[in-house]
Amino acid sequence: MLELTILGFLYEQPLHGYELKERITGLSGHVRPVSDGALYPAISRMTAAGLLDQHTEPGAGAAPRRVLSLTDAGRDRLRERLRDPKPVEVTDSTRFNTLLAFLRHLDDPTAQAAVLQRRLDFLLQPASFFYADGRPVRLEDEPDLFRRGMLRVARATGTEEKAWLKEAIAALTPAT
Amino acid sequence: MLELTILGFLYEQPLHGYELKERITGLSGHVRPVSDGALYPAISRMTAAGLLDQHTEPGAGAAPRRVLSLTDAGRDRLRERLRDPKPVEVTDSTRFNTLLAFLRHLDDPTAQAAVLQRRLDFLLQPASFFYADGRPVRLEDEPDLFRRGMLRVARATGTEEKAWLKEAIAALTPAT
DNA sequence: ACTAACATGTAATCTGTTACATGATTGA
DNA sequence: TCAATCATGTAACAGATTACATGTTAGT
Repeated sequence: MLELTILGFLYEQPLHGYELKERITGLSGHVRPVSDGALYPAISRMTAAGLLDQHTEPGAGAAPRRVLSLTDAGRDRLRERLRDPKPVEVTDSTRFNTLLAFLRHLDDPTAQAAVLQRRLDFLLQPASFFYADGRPVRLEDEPDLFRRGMLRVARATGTEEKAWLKEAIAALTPAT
Repeated sequence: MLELTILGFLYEQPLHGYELKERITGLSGHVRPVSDGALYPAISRMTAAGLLDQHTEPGAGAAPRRVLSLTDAGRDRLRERLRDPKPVEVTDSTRFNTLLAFLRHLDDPTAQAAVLQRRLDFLLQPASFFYADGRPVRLEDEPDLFRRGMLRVARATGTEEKAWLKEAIAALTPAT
């Protein structure tokens, strides 16, 4: 996922590691901070894999900056990952959000709509957190205060997300 | 997190690995599946750490079952982790949900309310996914369809979760 | 004098994914 | 006979966290 985030931000413009960190922090840092120990090795890996180009510039009164930009392979990789996300990237909200943040870079409305549709299909499946006798526990039947809270929040999120997905898919789909 | 989930389910009753897997799947499997390669090593680690006891029972027409139960140290560990969660367990919704699923095992309403309050404090901070000129981008100003969706869903979730947290904290706090 | 922001990295450790590996019972 | 369910594990690899490590400039 960190790799996707790096590809996404660099798709827009070249950035050095520190700037990249600031962008990532803005996107998801309040929820889960980015660590240098994850970021810099990821940059090295991706450079070794031919996804990134680097060139050095003097820093603003600090260490020299390594300015990173996407190679053609890097741009291709981003589009592939957006077009064809792994199942867990569709089901896990945190990961799906990362996808959404950069989905505009997939400049094909039909493919964009297909990704949203995969998420919608997942959300439309009946699902719950808890099961009793094999059947999902409904909000009203859950005796535990905290689990009732989980279900209540999940229900509100689901309702809003499904509504948005339907609208967005309609907006992306050319009228027949 | 897997460790917390294991502690939480075993707090209620002894289970063997396979049953544990079913419970975990019920809780979070639709979002992110549990793999044997994570579960069984976690069980071994926790047993070695003195958190779990094991005893063997014949299986139902399959391999013999390893029935797991919490030791006193295991029960203590669960209560500590619930009472004093790490920052990321408060900020990351997925992890916070895991906490919520077992928070009832912390049988001290004041401590339970304190955990909910930490989450509420986090949600009350102004936060956003995207920044322009250092200021958070508001839903209305976001030009990108997909990012607008993220913000819209996040707003709905936040509203509902804050409302629930306030109610729950009030319910847990004895009238003064 | 100290702290924050700038700027980059490595090493130990932990945790998780994916694939491999085995084997019995039950029902279609 | 074949698939699903039951039941447990290991090994290779990938990825992340935490702590360590260094050094400058600007502001209080």
